[in-house]
Amino acid sequence: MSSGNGQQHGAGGDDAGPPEQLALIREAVRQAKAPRAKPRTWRGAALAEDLPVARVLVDKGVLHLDRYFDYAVPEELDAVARPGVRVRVRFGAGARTVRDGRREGGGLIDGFLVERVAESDYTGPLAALAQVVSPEPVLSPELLDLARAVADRYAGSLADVLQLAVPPRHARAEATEMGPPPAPPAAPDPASWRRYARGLEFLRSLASGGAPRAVWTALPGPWWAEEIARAVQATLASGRGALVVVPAGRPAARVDAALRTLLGDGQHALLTADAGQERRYREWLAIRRGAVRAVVGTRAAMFAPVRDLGLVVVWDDGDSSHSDDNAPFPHVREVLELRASRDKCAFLLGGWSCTVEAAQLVESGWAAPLAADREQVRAAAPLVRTVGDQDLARDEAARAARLPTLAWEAVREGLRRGPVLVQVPRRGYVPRLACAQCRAPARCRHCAGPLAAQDAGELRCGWCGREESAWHCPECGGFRLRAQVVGARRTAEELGRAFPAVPVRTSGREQVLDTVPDAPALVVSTPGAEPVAEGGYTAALLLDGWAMLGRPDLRAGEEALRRWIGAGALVRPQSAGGTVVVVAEPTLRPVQALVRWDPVGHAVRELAERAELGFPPVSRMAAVSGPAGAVMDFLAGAGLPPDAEVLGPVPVPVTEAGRPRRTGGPPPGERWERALIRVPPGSGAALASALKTALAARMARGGSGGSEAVRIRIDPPEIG
DNA sequence: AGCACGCCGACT
DNA sequence: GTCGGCGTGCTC
Repeated sequence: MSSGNGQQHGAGGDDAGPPEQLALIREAVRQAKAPRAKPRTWRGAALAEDLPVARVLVDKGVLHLDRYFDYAVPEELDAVARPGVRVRVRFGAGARTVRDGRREGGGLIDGFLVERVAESDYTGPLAALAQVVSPEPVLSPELLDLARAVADRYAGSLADVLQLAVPPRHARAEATEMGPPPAPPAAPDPASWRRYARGLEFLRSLASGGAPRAVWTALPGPWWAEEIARAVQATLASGRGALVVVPAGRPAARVDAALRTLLGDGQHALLTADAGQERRYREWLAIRRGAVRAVVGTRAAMFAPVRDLGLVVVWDDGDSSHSDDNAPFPHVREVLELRASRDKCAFLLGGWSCTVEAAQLVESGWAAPLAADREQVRAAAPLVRTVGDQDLARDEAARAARLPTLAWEAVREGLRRGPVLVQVPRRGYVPRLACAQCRAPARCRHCAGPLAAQDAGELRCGWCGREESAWHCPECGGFRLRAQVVGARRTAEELGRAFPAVPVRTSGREQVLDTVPDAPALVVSTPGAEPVAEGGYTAALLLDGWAMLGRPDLRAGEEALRRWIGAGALVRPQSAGGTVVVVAEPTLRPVQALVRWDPVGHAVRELAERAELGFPPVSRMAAVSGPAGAVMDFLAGAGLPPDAEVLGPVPVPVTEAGRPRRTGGPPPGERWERALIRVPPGSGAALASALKTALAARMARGGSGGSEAVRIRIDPPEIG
């Protein structure tokens, strides 16, 4: 097991960068002009005797205010003005001293008291804290440190991160008395962890206060939630706290149930998005005050102020809901990596599948693999069979019924013994172009971005915008392209009609089924919405192959495999008759990985390829978007690291009036463009820092900012 | 983002 | 003289 030695790794290890240069220069000039000032404030006011200066972070997300401001601490607020409390202060250029010495103008705004110090670097007279909102020290030094690291990693402001990390105050919740922490449980019986080669070792390390870091490839089946609960139990037994982040409410409920079974009530809290403000704040406070030592929740829980944190867990890090959709868009996996490094606690990244980022954590030595051997995998996984184009062509019956014989038989056979899952694609996937002969995705020969057909019919790169007039396939030499379309939904409907005696249940975006009984039924579901079948599905039919693999996204292969494995993991093992039929070309890498049930192998190969092509996560990318002209203007003056490479800009599709706007997209009717900047491994922090400094300067200078504002997103989620 | 300060043109 | 245009810069 790798333990917390701060080893470097590509994803988050390069976190030292030049800080707020502008602020530093300004500060230096000031100090040259005037020596350090005693806290001078308005005439005759009584100040706190000890440490009369409060450093305050004003709660405004704007980057050029992303530093501390000093305020005087009046004597009467001395006792409550502790580090970490919420305060209100007068802030703004309008503030001025008037006759009686009071300051007015510049409205009252919220902030956090970060630190009490003896004197201020500021030469002017200090304004006084207007109010201490509550004595509850919500911003602990650890949380502040983490929030700053996240802000730096994502080129965002500290205030923006704190908005995600500290829930809004609720006075009634704050008044609640909370009991002492419950006694730690005994170390767990490792139970199903025995199936993993180093499972026992991992649990033992947790129980004895160690900080192992592991990428865990969970065996298919329902045991993962209990295994996470046992890891939590082991950590609690060592006298430390634990934090588990899962992608959605349903998996959160599973882990919650497992924890309740194992630990009883009162040891843990469940933090999900659907709770009201009061309840959320109450739970959050209980955690901060140490009345609760373990937490399971969805992404907002990644900042939960668990006392004496011993373990962080992220389940299924490939799920897109692990990306926060508020600025600066931090990802759960990255945040928990930062927490594990800073708090020197254990780290467990688990899933049935394996992301490229997870593979990178192992490759770099930052985390150790935690996987079962092939024999265990074979015992737990279903049999996987494929139906490719050649089979379809040979299959007379398939052409008539639109469904291959093999799939047909698997369904009929499965329905005799229990429920059968049919996975169909969600609507709205945009297929990308691929070689008509070998299906290799069509990529730009210049930057390897995805090629797309324009309205006029010409080919253009989605990243750098270059036109491609003479494409040919580098894999097989073919020169014809095709975009795949699927009719899987109709196939599923036809399937239902073919077995009229069997009930058809559907689960999708609008209505997600949680479980289905252990009885014959056709369960039609979109990826991610699959109900759990008590006792497992007898078979699964994966009809979304082309829709998944054809998406114009770098992650299409990985994502297809993740979703297939997610469905396959709900099917009975092969030994119990479980079968998966995937309608996709058997020569494709993700399909082969599914057949072998080898998500790690797939991720490792994908990682090698990404390294070769200069793709994330090996390289780090940032997207800069804004009004036409503003983007390149901004980048020209941004002082990017010398090894940074600018791709594009390309036009961003115009948001149609009345259409819902995608996060970070242009306002309706405006013409925007987007450039990608990529840097080699190790320069990620320098890139984020350069972009942040440049944006702060631009906002401070540009004043209104409105029409010239650009948006920055580190690790853009969809890169063609 | 607000808001004041400042340095030019038209006004009572 | 003085009111007010909004360009520029600061906010403890």
